[in-house]
Formats: sequence, C-alpha cells, structure tokens
Amino acid sequence: MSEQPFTPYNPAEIETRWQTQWESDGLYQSNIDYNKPKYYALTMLPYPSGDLHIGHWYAMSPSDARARYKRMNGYNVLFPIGFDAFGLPAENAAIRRNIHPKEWTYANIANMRRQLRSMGAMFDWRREAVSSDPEYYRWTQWFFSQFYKAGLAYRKLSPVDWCPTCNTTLAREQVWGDDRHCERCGTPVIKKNLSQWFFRTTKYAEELLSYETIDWPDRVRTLQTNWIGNRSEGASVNFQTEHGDVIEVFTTRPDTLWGATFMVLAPEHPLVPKITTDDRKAEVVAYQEQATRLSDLQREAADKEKTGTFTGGYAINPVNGKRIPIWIADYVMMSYGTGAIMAVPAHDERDFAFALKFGLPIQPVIDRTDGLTRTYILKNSVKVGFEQALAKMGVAYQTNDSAWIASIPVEKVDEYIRLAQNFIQPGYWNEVVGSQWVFIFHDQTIEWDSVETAEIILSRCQQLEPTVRKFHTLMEMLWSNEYYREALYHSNYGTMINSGEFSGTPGDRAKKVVIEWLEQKAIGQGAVNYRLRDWLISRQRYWGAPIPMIYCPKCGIVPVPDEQLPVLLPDDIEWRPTGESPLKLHPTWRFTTCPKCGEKAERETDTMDTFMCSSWYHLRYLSPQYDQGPFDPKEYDYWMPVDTYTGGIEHANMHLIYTRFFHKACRDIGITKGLEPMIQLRNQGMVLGEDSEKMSKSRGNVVSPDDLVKAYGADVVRAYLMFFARWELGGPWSSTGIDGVMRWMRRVWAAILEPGIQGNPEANLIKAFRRRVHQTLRNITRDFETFEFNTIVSGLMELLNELAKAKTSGLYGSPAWTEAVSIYIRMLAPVAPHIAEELWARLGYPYSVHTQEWPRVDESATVQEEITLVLQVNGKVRDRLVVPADISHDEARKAALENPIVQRFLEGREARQVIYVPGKLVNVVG
RNA sequence: GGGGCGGUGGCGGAACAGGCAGACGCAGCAGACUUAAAAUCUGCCGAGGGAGACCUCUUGUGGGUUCAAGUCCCACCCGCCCUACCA
Repeated sequence: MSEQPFTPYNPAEIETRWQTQWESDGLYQSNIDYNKPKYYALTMLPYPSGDLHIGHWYAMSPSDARARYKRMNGYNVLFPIGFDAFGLPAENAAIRRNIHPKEWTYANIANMRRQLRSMGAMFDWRREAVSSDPEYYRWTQWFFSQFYKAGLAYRKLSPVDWCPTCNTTLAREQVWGDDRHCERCGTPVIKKNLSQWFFRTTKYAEELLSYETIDWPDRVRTLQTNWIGNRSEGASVNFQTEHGDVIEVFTTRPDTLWGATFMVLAPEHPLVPKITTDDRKAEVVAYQEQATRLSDLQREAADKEKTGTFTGGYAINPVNGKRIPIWIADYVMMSYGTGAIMAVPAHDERDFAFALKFGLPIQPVIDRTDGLTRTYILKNSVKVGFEQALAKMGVAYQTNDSAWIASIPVEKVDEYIRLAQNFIQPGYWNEVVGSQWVFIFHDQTIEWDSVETAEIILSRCQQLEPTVRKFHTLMEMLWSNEYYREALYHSNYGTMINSGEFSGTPGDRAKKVVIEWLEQKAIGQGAVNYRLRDWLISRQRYWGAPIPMIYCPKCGIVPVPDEQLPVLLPDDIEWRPTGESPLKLHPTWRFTTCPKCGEKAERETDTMDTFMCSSWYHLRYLSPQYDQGPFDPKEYDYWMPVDTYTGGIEHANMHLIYTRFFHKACRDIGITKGLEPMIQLRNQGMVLGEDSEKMSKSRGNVVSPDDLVKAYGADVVRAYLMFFARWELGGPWSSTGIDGVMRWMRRVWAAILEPGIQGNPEANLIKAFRRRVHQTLRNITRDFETFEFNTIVSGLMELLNELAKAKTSGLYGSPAWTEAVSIYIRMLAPVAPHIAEELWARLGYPYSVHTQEWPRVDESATVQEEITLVLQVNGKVRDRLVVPADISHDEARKAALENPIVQRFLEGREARQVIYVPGKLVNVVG
C-alpha cells in the first residue's frame, strides 16, 4: 500500500501528467502483431469546424472506452483519428472573414487536435490523416481515375441550383426557405444545367440492399433500404417526336403501352424548348419558371393538385403509331428515370388525375376482372376467435375500424373453414359454424380500371351488405391489402385488351412478351430502376480535391496519369463567388498539355464532393505516409475490415451508402477485399442543450467541452457522457447531473486512497462482498459488449457504495478488499483512464493499467447460497423468504403454502395451482 | 400519404429470456459536522388510504393472451425524426 499522504482529487494535475507520460511512452501506438487478434475500432472523423463540440465527445469518448476495453481483452486495437478537412464551411468562413480557406482549416485542425488530446483517448496520432493534405487527396484523385477507367465515372448534363445575383452555384444547404432563395442575397434561385461527373452507384443498388454479412442497426438498414428503394423492373422505351427527336421513357408496365394516350415531360427537360410550338411558348416558359421556384418538397407533395401545360408538340406512340400530345407537368421529376413519362391514364392514378383535369383521352388496355379470389367481410365473432384463426393461417386481417377481411381462393373456402377448427378453443366450434359471412365479391364482374370503380364497388356493397357504411373504409381495406392494390394498379393478372396483336395475352406473361417484342423491334429494352440516383461528384467549388481529368480538343477526356498525381490545388486563388468554378479563373492552373498527344489541353476545374474523401479515410489511417498506393497492402490485410464503426445516425443515407459503394467498386477493380468495409455499426444519439433544444450558438445553449474539462476534468466529462442517457438516444445536458459524477469520482479517489478500518471479517461477509464484485464485473463486461455505457457507470457507482461500506465493516485490508480494488480500477480504466492510471500507480501496481488484462469473473464467487424467494398469491407479492438456493420444488411449495401471510391472502380457499420458478418465486393460485 | 424511433416518479434513466417496477444519479426534504455557509456524511423521497403493522392503485389509453405483462398480441392516442407524385 501507498506511503503517500492523502491528497484530494486533482484532475487537472493528474490528467496532464499522464497524457504526457502516455505520449512519450507511445502507449497507444498500434502496430501489426500477428500473435494477437486485431480489432479495428473506428469513430467517424470530425469536420474541422473550429471547436470540438460536446457532440464529438459524446461520439468519441464512449467509443474510446470500448476500444480500451477491447484492448484489455487481449485484442490488438487500432483506434485512429483524422480530419475531413475539405468542404464548403471553409469557403464560407473564408468569405466572411477574408482568410484563406486553407489557413482557416489548418488553424482549426491545430486547435481541435489539442482539444482531442484533452479527452485522453487512445488515438494513435501517428496514423492521423487529413483529407486536404496533398498526400491524402493524391489518392482520392487516384481512386477517381480508377473508377473512370473501370467505367464507373461518366459525365452528364445535370441541373444545379444557381443564384443569378451572386452568379454562383449553390449547395443544397445554401438554398433557404419555401421560396428557395439564396442564403446570401435572398434572390430566388433558378436551375441551370451543367455538365458534371457522376459515379454509377446505381450499378450497386442491388448489392447495397443486402446486409447479410454485416451487423448494422435495423434503423440504418431500413433508412438505407428506403433510400435506395426497391427495384422497379420494367422497360425503357423510345418515343419519337414528330420532328424525329427521341424521348426515352422508363415504365414498369410495358404491357400498358397501347394505353399511352399522351406524354409528360419534366418542365426542365432539355427537349422542351425544341418541342414547344410558337403559340404555346409564352405559357410553357411561364410554367417552367413557376416550377423552378417551387421547392422539391412543395412540388412533390403527393396530395397537390395536378398542374401542367401543353407544349403544342406531338409524339408517336411506337407500338400503334398513334399521335399523342406532349405536355409538361411538375409531377414528373427530372431527377428520376429519364425525366419523361408515357402517360397511361387508365391504369395509373396520377396520369388518371391529370387526364381528368385536362380532358385527355383514357384508354383501358388491361382487363382486370379475372383471377380474383373471393373476399369476405366477417361478422363479429370475436369471442370465438375465428378471425384470428384465419389470420394465423395468413388469409385474413383486421381493418382500422375493426372489420375483418378474409381473402380466400374460391375453391379453398371449405378447406380453410375446416382448418380453422384447430385454432379455436374446444366447445366454440358450433358458434362459428352458425356465424354469418357476408361476401362483397362473389363472381361479380367489376371494372377495375379507375377510381370510378370504387364507387361501383361501393354501391354494390351497399346493396349487398348495409353494414358496410364507410366508403373510405372500403377503399382502405382494398388498398391495404397487397393483393387488391396489385390488382388495381400493378396487376400481373389482368389480360391485355385493346392492344392490337397482343390483345388476349394473359397478365402473367404480358410484361415479358411485350419486352421481348420491344427489343425485337428495337423500340426499347428491359430495364431496372431504383430510387437511388447516381452519385453527383462535381462541385463548382475551390476547397476540394480537383477532379484529375484533362479535356483535349483532339483526344477528348483524358485522365491525369497516376504518376502525375496529385493535381495540386493552387493557393493563389480568388475564392470569392464569381459565377464560375474558382479554379477556372486561375490565370495558369487550368492550362496544361494532353498526356496523350502533348497538345494544349485544359483541366477539369470542378472539385470533388467531400463525401468522396470520407469514403476511404479508414483505409488511409492504415498507412498515412505510404506513397506507393492509397494504403499499404500489408496493413490492409492485417487490419481490415473495420470491426466496429461508431457515429451519428444522420449519415445513414449519404456517407454510409457512399462508403459501402466505394468499397464494393474498389473490390471489383481489385483494390479492396471482402464484401463490406465495416462489419459492426453502432450509432449514438445527440446531446441537446439544457433546454432540450438542439445546441446552437443563436440559442445560447451550447456546452463547451473545454470549459467542462477545466471545471471537472476529462474523466468526469467522459463518465458523465456515458452515464446520463442511453447512448443511442442521447438527451438534454444537465449541469447538475455532472456534479453527481464529480462527487462519485471524488468518492472513488477517497475510498481507494484513504485508510479504512481493518478487522476480522466473517466468512459470510467476505463471500457477500466478493459476490457483489464479481457480479458487477460480469454485468459491466456484458454492457461493454452491447454498448450499454450508462449501466457501466451506474454499476461502478453501486459497487463503490459497497466499497465504502467495506471500509468500515472490517473488510478493508483483507485479500478480498485488495482483489476488489484491483478489479475496480481495471473496470474504471476504460471509462476514466487518468484517475485509474493514477490510482493503479499509487497502489504500487505495474504501469500501465491500460495494458492490464481485463479481470476475469470468478464464477464460483457469484454463486448465491441463499436466495430471497418471493411468495405470491394470485400474482401479487405477499411475502419474501430467505431460503437455500438449491431448495427443491416440494420444499418451496411447502414453505409457501405454510406461510401465514400466504394463508391469510388465500382466505380459506384451496390452492388450485402452485407455480414455482426456481431461484425466484412461488405463485399460489387460489 | 409512406417509413422509423420513442412514451416508466418532479427530472435523466434501470429492470440481462414473461417472474419483487422505479437500480444508479439529479433535484427536493430532514438530520450530523460548522459561529455560519459551502463541501462532506447519514436518513427519507411514485400516488392515495391508515395511528400503525400494512392495504389499494401505478410503466400513454383501451382490449387480449398468461398462474404472472413495462416486457408478448391487437387497436388507438401523443411526441420526435426521416421520406415523399419513383412512372
């Protein structure tokens, strides 16, 4: 034990001292060690916005604690850090303060490095990577070239938001308000078409939908699945205008081509000016202008009244040669598919509404009366559970207003009724047989082609069954039933009609044969579409990695040869907005020679989306100085894939899809291995201000980690962040809550360093004490595995209360005490690394606590010889008995029945049933 | 409109496989120490009833399953987040 006199807990002194010590000892350097299992723990890299936010601490310090825990469990752990340093905020700050984006960024990085170090995390700083360093973006550019060479990068005209006053393209977050104005000058933005670079993320859509090999939260998987969207299978078909221009459309229903009675283009579709006739010009232009002003949100509001205008132009329907008018309408999006649709009002809800409003022809081409099963509305027989029985067999469900619907193929009705018996309690069957069924559809011929159909159905229902009161209820029933929804709009069952030679083709084959025919006639081909769009890489910005491409008048697009990378970002630049990509205005930078022919050529002047930089930073961490490739293959083979990735849920749809795409694309090129870059993902929530609002400077509710560290020390801040909320949920900050953690830390300090009262503890006391220690160890170990950080800290607090008691009960100084303290400090080490190291050293244990083995649970110590048996009467707790843990069923039963309180509550009744849950309770039912 | 997440004391949150609801902490109250305050320590602390041992109620609401439900099933209400005419 220590000879040192007791001094109060002084985090400031301890923390700086140990941080210096660890640094100079290289305690957190991670090197390849083939004798140990590896563990790559990755936390999302910060953007160097200036100050480390409490949110960064919230994300990183529990991640750090878990990395430390893994290390103590024998893993060779890599826990690196870096900066996502390119991006728009640097340019904005630069414009506001007239300071170079580079200067601003690197000053921020320096400050944030200092702040990150104050956290006392086990970052291996030798592996730090900064995405705006030329040594880094050299390889970002290299990846771009590889993607280009592999056919994954292409150029396409694409609209950007443009401010006509500032003369500049705007990022999404720079467009404000419902009227979509420029954040700087307030001018309403317009759309402008620019030739830009895209990656073919859609090529990987199918694979990105599979999560079989990774352990990611359901929430993220759902978000990504919705974002990527389900596959729509169909065909792309070429229509021609009367002037011979080709308009390509995508359709999931090629079998309805004969019902295409008009076309609709997105207002910004490039062919619109050409198609529009002189007499329609004024209206078309007016409509276009109005459409560009609407936010996507307004424009895409599903319940919005359909608007649009006729262009005056006509196209030819390639399947029947009919002349059909071309309209423009904002319900067609330039950003999905081809920005043009064939409108089939008879079989598409939106087209139908549009046709009705503008008096366009409607031509049914699918007969949907065949193939339907009978649907029954079941009358209430709730107490019998007949509906539930059918539901269990998967043929019935309940509507929102409690009606039961069963949908059963005609020939199987009798069979299902018979089968239902198995699910119904004996004795009730006769009631079922006697209950009434009412059918809606029974060999009725019904037109399924339009909303009018619903009215027909309703009127028939009312004739048949007056208890069906609400029209919308019926429609809901039909719509919420997959089968009928399918029948209404996406049926494969309907037979083709009014479709020339295809009339009479049964629905199940219609799509296939029409696609074959289209391909044969070279009118179109089978195609698959996803909601996911290709990734737009180009940014008309300065502070990013230049796209390494050269435009040669003779040779066309030529990638910068790998050995000439990086294409350096020049420092002497006008970064203020001028209307062009800043690099375009540099006097010399853009002019170069063609790598192929040596003639004069020009560089691409756009830079890359910063998501490109952050898609592969986990690879650069492996070997940030390596100059033969983006990473050292030796390091890659040892460390990859990332075992645990932690960060905010807000990246579910962008970064986390891009990085998966990136990995898969690289795998196909031969750069990376394996299906996925990150095996396990966990997300933390958000720390809100004390007012439960999002922290923001304008609200004045920001909590500064620097101030907290000064007031409480890093260990307390770390522990409080782990303790105050469930990690994945987050919650509001509490300035009094952290005081409680400070108190705990001081008590830890005092409990371990201040002398106690030695004595001769009884064996039972020692046993109980050791049981608590090892039970806590088991719980905390489990909680580290499952990211339940709040109960790790509360478990430590509880055990400290035991330690405090032990100091006066005679346990102090015993072997059990020494063991407990040693285990306690090691459990504390990942949470509060500085105080743990200090206590460990003061007790004379060998440096460092962080390289110690995680303590092992002594299973024999956790065994309880006596348990508290809960006695219940009819499920209510009435008494508790301390009994031997191995009490037999009969003994427990006897003890319960003889218990006077139990007898009192039985009130003289016989015990009808006695339930015994071993080790827990006895429930007497009487 | 679609999808997701959540709803437990005054507050943040515990409850590991359906088995003692409210661990741990904050705030509050009372006491000890102190000339006093702070700090520290001890005790109390879901609601109602009772002098009391105790009793009743209680996990958003209403049903259901079960010997037993915060936990499982059904319906509904509220809050937050994401998404949105996907052809």
